[in-house]
Amino acid sequence: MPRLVHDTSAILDAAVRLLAAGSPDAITIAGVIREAAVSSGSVYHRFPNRAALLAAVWNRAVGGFHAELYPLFAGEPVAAAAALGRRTVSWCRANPADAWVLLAGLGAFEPAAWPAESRSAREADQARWDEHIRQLVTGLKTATGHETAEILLVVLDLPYAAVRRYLGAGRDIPASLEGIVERVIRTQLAGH
Amino acid sequence: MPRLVHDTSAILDAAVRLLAAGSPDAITIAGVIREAAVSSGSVYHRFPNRAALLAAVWNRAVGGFHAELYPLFAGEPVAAAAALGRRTVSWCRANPADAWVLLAGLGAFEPAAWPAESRSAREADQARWDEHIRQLVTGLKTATGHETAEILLVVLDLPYAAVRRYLGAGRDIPASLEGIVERVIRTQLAGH
DNA sequence: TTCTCTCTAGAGAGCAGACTCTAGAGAGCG
DNA sequence: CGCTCTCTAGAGTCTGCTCTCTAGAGAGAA
Repeated sequence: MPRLVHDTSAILDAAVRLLAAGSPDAITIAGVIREAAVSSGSVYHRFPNRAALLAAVWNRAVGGFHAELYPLFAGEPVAAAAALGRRTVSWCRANPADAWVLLAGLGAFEPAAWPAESRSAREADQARWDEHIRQLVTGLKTATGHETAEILLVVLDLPYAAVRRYLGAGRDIPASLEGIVERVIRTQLAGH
Repeated sequence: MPRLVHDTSAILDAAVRLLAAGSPDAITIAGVIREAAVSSGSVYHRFPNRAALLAAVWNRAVGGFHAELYPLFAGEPVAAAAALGRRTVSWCRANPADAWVLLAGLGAFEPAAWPAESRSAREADQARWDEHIRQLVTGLKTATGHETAEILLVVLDLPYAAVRRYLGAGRDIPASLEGIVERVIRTQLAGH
């Protein structure tokens, strides 16, 4: 049989390209068919419906992002937080299309409609990620005395915010941004 | 004549409600007709097309937001920056529906398709806003020595990021967030 | 070679949304 | 009271998207 004439990842790449050019709603099956130059039969052979495609886009992007960050949690909390912020920016700079997926947020991918398989895959990764974050926050609280909301804001939300300014304006992320983000995080976590 | 049986702002309110419940693409004419319980004739009598409706939603939300912040630019730069961050959070807390408009970003409202009138109205306000920001940044650079990218990140992007965490998760913004944001801004602008 | 089973192509049904069009309701004016 | 002109109601058209269905291409097994 013509074993996988089209690569599934090429279909997801096309979907992500559509996302980067618009909103997550710009990911339509019809659009992917055009962008990836495949037939609807090929798409529906892989994904039972649009929700499953969206799920695959999300899970692939977030999975890749998390996989790259997990090693950074080892070590001293403040250093880990700084590395996390720095690497978040550099990952987005290296993967701007996938960065759009993260910035759009899970909610934009209609998780309620996902097939059970996609959902449980996501929940498994999410649980693992949450546990890492929980431990980091605990470590940072004892190390710095800051409250949880402040830590989450500075360590997790701030790097995204830094990236959003550039991607949202259609500009490339400057290399200097990594250093700025790391410096802000360190300043904040150092402040008594 | 039955002078304005329906209020135009009620139509915009319905549109904003749809946005808060989904993405900006959830603002459909058909959806607004249902949500506001008006006829398509009434909607099209006010807005020539969907783009004009989106423009009105954006301009109303951003106009209200900016109007509330303009007075804060007066005075000493660091204090102004702190007030700006604090007020951004409190405005979003008081106007969560309109906050969704800001968080979605101009790009999601398809400004390329706007009628000329809406576009120039936006550009006028944007120019005024940019000028205020430019002056504030200049003041902060001389006062603190920080670079532009860092100032924009901390003063403008950080408050949005703080708000996004709560709205994105469907939670109310806690009152304590204002203080956290202001403190982070002050800490950052104090760091030599 | 022939058979099988996976994968692909693409037509078409069904549906939702943007927008158009026409009839008419009714406030204000004379 | 009747006329006008704005605003409203809602049916209807058209476009585009999701998803289904069927025919068939072709690798690998026998």
